[in-house]
Amino acid sequence: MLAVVVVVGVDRTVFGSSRPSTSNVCSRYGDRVGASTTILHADLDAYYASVEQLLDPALRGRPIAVGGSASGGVVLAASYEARRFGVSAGMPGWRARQRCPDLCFVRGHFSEYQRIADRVMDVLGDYTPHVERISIDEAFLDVTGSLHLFGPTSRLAGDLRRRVRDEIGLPISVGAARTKHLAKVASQVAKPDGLVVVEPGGEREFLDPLPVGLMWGVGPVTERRLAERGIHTIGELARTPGHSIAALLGEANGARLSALSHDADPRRVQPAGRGRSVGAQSAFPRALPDDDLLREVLGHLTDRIGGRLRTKFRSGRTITVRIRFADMTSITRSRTHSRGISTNLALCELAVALARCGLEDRPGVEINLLAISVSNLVEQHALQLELPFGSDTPLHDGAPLGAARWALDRQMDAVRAKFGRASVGYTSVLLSERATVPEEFRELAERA
DNA sequence: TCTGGGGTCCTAGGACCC
DNA sequence: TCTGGGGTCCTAGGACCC
Repeated sequence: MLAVVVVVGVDRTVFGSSRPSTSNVCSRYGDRVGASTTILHADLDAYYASVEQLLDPALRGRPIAVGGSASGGVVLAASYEARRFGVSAGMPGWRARQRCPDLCFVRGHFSEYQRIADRVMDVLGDYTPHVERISIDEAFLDVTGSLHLFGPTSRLAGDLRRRVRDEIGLPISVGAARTKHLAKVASQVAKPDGLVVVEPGGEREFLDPLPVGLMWGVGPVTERRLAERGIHTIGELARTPGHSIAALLGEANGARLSALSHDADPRRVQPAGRGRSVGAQSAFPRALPDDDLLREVLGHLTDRIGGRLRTKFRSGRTITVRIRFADMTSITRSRTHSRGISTNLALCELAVALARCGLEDRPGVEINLLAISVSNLVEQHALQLELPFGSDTPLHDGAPLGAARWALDRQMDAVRAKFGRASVGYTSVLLSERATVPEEFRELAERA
């Protein structure tokens, strides 16, 4: 087991002498991160694959892929042993097998992923109440107030990692720093199964030599654009004038990346917000988009989305449909309505209309994915339930929305909550099984 | 006869994250 | 034999209002 502790720049104070001290900023704005804040980013390594190796000792030390198969499907996660061969998530199974002939494909245990990750989060919660879970397998922790109980950062983080290893059996990497962004970068550097602590004052020394691609928000496209300007490291980015970064990447992105490269990250650790959109998508073997296909797939998707909206007592004013064609180009069509929509049937009708509209430009072309997103979310307040009982009357913007329908959907939601998804539903929806990915994975992704 | 300027919302596309 | 699923945020152009 690796147990790397890198403590950077214990003695130096780069910040504080030549610029306004962070504590001044803090007192002026109140909501800024204080100078002494300590944030951890904890990230389970190759999570799905590690769980499979935990559940089945025969898989340990072997290159494995969760999901997919040598003949088709897509790899959902790869163990580090497999990654060494260039296998990664999202890769078609046949290509993964090409790169790694000994690759072992395993079916996912999706309910286990959720259960075990929840246990890990419980352990994290023992170190501070300030835990911000950002996906199924990673979280930020503000441990500023915990250090007097658990000792210095490196001891607290080491203890945390040991507990996750001993009590649950999984490797977890941790980065610690003054800001969320830096803690996240540190945990990436720590992987696999390591710990990196960046002490206050050591930020520049730590950040400068790292590749820009490690920064949050720098993907392949941005990385390439920066490289064309000769910017490869975070230090080089920090030394580039802000206006020229903005000219290269746009105002908002440029300003954000410039700030992050200077380790200015005002974000605090906080529980996740309410969410701005709810969506679902389904990929399937290429097919000509006739009305049957649209109704089947979009019906399936709105069935999922509607239930999630209703359990949150929310509805959405904007419906967006995305269509991906066989050549992998895609288009979107959206429409915003005067009031929120959350019944399955209304969502489906509107989605089908949008899809037809989008398909008009390319008749006779095959498609292989349909997606729906509902945004502009509003509270599903009682007013809407007071519409005339059984109302199917279209609203002036064309959305049929009735209280009876909403109530019927709610009843179906309740039955499903008790007896499972497949226990009840519209016939066409239940019969739709073009999807190329297991249902359990979709349900897991919903919660992640 | 000429034609401002700020603000908001909507639509379409795209980068990025896990 | 191709290439998952669920999200966030940003940009740019246009409509529209005052």
